[in-house]
Amino acid sequence: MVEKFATVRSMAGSDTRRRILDTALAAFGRDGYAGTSLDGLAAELGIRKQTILYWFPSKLDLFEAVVDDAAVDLADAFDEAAAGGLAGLDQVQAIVDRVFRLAVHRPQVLGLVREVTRPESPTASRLGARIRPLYDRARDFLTREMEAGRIRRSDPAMLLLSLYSAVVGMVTELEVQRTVGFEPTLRSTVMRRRELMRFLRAALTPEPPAPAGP
Amino acid sequence: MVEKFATVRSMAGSDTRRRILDTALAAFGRDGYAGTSLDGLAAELGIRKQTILYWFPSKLDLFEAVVDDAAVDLADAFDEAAAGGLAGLDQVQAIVDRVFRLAVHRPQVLGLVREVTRPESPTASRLGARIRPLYDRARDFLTREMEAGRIRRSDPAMLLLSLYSAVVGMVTELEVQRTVGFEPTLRSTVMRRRELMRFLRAALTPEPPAPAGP
DNA sequence: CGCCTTGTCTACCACTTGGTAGAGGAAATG
DNA sequence: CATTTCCTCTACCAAGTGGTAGACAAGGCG
Repeated sequence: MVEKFATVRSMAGSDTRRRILDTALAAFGRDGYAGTSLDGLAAELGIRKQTILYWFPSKLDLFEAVVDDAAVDLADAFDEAAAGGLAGLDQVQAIVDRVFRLAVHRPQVLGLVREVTRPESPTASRLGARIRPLYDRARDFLTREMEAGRIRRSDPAMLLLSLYSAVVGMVTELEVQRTVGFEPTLRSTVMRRRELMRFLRAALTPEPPAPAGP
Repeated sequence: MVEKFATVRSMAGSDTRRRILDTALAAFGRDGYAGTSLDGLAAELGIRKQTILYWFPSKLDLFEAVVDDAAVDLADAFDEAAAGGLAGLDQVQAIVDRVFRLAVHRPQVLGLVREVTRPESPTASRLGARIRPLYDRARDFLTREMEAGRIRRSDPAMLLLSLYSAVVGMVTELEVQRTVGFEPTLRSTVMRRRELMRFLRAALTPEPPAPAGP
């Protein structure tokens, strides 16, 4: 690998870049775009704001880089879940499991999803565009499974929206749960996932064929 | 240019207060707390920032007043839906219908719900506290209906969270829908509500009693 | 060695932020 | 009439905001 030597020099640099991205992901997801200041971010990182601006020419550039970075995580999660080649509710379950795993080990990504899907988000369209392919795949999947009779028939786009809302809502609205008396422990997360799956199974299972005898 | 408004002074005060509350509701829901500036708000209202600070001593005070104001709307919606004295899925449907009506004729309230349920919202606990009674009522309702066999048995708190996520998600995440190709017309809103109800009915309908054996 | 690149820093800058002080007009009250 | 109360305004301010300019140290390279 010739690159080895070429990258040695910039190692410290790209490490800084990485750290900025990670911390910024958490900050944007937690405080929103407007609520995050470069000075505060820099303080959190123990560096000066100008170092951030060295790696990312502007706050907006940083935000977009963070979004792109998070989109990769999301896409990976879906790819991984889809790799099993499952069908019907098992495939849905695999995706939900995978999203929950992402939510546990990198909760900031979901926080960012929430921020970025706000109508007035500075780049509402950005993650949107990144996610579009995932959306199309999911809708096609639902359509196929409906035709195969493995999922309750309905408008695939609408159903997907319901699913999306239920999953992201469940995973994201931690504060609602907290103010309502839940402690978001790991244990409760598992329970939450299980209950969500029961909910989704109930919602997705096709109605049994007319109960008339042969 | 010295342009003086010949506004009627008598009732002008409380009218100004009302206008500030309404515009602030929209702004906070749209841009978030940090993303809303008093100057911008004042400009939108055609007044000076100091007039806002006359009615509300600080930005935070304004925000809290807006939250309290919106909480009333939400509580009213629930009360109205509950007044019918319905049971089971019909009651659920009534609530969803009412929430959708609120979302149509005062969408800002739902935007604010989203903002205020963010973990780092300046007063995350505030709307939380306001909503707590509604939450308790809803959970008790679900518990009762489960015992009466009119709703699928499960953990009421978890189920409520799933319901909340699905409804608020569906109503709120307009931008997700937009980037995904939906035009949020009135017509599509009706469709969305109908599809959500099908989804919820499927999720809530109790499983048929064990297949009758001799 | 001198020169250049890379990465981080200090020093600023123009502008915006939430908030204070107080002028002044209208209207209610004496 | 004078005075007080209510309301909106102009004029500021200190503390941040994102962003620019450039010093400077460390290492690679002729």
